[in-house]
Amino acid sequence: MLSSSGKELEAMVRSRLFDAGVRYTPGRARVFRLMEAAGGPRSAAELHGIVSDDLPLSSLYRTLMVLSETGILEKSHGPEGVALFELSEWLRGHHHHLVCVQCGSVEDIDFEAGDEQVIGAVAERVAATRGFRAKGHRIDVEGICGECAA
Amino acid sequence: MLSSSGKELEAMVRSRLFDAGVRYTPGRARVFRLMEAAGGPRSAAELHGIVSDDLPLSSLYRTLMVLSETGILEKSHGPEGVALFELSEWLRGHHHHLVCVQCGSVEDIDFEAGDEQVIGAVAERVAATRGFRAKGHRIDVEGICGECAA
DNA sequence: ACATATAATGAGAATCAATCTCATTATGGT
DNA sequence: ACCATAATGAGATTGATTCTCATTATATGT
Repeated sequence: MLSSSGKELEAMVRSRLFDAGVRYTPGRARVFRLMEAAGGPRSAAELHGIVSDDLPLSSLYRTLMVLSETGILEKSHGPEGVALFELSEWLRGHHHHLVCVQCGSVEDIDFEAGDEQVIGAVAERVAATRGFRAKGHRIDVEGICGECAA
Repeated sequence: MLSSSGKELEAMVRSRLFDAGVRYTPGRARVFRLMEAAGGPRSAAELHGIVSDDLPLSSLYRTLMVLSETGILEKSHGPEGVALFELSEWLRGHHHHLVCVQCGSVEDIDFEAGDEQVIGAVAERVAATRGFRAKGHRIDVEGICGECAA
């Protein structure tokens, strides 16, 4: 679940960009709102499909890069290797992904606090045995979605 | 940990390829052994660096594709989006990854059976609430490796 | 063993997402 | 309003990956 309402989020973004010396321009606001509305990671192509004819791909890519570099967005990669973007955790809240191995769809999921706590502890313990200092974890639950099972 | 010795694994690969009507050629054996020796996911470029001057990139890519399609290898993607390959779980055993967010290195890690069982249960439960039938899960523990911390 | 059909290989061309370049336009601070 | 700086758009460029096609190797039936 989103930890804050749209207005609050926008203020947080605005201030983080300001701190980084980066302007909150209409184009960036537009991309941010697209990402806020998305229920999971989205590719540049998907986003471009939505705003189709009036946001150049090069600008979209640059905006996604800027927002990633400033920590507004996080970048990952789908099964075909295309870059996927989503709001970062400090805006969106910690969550994981439910991936349909059939159709490739990805949905955000939230684990219960207790589960999250257990998993975090395991991750830290295992990391320590290899000399790693654990910072976080990323879980993809793979399965067949309702659509594909039907 | 690897679930079987090299000879056994090779026999399993051989038979799986045979069933798929695909030959176990010297080139494929070579790539398979490279992957067996690797301690984590590897990119085509990394593999090509090892065998450098005598395995064409196009052949390497094709071999990786064939081995992925036949289920010998699994394909994923690193932070920069480049394709990474590793032995699939039925050969390698179920495991997860320890990712250094600093240098990008990736190491295989095995969770304890008990932990694995707990996490699997959580995954199934959460998936069910969304109408997904969970098939498995994939965990990246992110942190700073010993090298980078030093 | 031989011939033949089929699969695998290598070299280079083609593809496509992603990034870069650079000229133009917008913005914030004075 | 001016100026320095940042952002944008269009198109060229890059780089990993895949495709094409001619050549070579392998398996199978006789």
